[in-house]
Amino acid sequence: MKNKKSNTAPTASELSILQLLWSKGPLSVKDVHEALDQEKPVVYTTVLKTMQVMMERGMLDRTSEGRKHIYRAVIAQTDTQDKLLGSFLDKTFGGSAKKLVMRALGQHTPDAAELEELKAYIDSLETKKKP
Amino acid sequence: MKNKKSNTAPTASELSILQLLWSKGPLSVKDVHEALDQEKPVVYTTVLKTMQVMMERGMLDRTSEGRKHIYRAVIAQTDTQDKLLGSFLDKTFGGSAKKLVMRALGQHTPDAAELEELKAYIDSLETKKKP
DNA sequence: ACAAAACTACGATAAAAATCGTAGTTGCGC
DNA sequence: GCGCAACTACGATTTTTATCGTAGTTTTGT
Repeated sequence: MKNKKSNTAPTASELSILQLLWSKGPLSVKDVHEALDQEKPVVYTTVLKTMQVMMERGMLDRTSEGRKHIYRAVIAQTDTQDKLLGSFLDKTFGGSAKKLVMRALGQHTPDAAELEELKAYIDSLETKKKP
Repeated sequence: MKNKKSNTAPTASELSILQLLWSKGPLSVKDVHEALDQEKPVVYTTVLKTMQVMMERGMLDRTSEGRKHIYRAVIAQTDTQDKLLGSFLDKTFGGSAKKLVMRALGQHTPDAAELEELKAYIDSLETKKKP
């Protein structure tokens, strides 16, 4: 084993920071703070500290740009989502993807176009199974 | 306001206890402990304490049967799942049910029969939209 | 050059959740 | 009636996460 993988799943706070970095690309602490502070008031150094911890845990990396640090996500969004999803699925729906999916669709029903996409996707899954 | 509703979502530990009560019906602390201890070693009083806290929070209720207490879940499984799902959806998939569903199916693909059920369910959702 | 502004570093504290140990109570078998 | 096994009560501690305050460093404007 060469590089210590950060196998610990991100916490809720960490995830909110990751979401920003995933969607907007590398950001300074100031950028992240300004965005998060709008949602829920939080002190600058709290965000800074959290991002420093995330670096130690291998979730983020950074480069220096003048006096400030620019952080970027090291762990991939899809990997992280899959990990969290798997855990959530087990804990909350006993591992049944079907149950989770039906509930998700029932409570947060997408529009007609997206529903069509989903059916098409399911079709592709079915055919993929057959060699 | 008469009864203080437990609006706080259950934690991971609490959820594992709720799952047992939902699936097996009312249980004693001993029953719960024996089940949980198999998955991951835990001391009896830890489970007891957690269940007592859950009672205070209005998640559980109990009756006395001889010297022992029989606990049952007060909050509904579906309500709890929906609440957790909504939160998870927002935090992890930015609120997009479509994305979550596709990822869930891709990573934990159900068998053909269940996939058919899902398609049928989606159909029912589509027709339901039209009056 | 130097003071104010912009940032980072980091210890400390608070808050939340999980875990455990000890003490106390109750019921049963003998 | 007594002692032991079975349970409950509950404080205390540990662990993890979140939050903040203070100090120190680098830039920049003047």
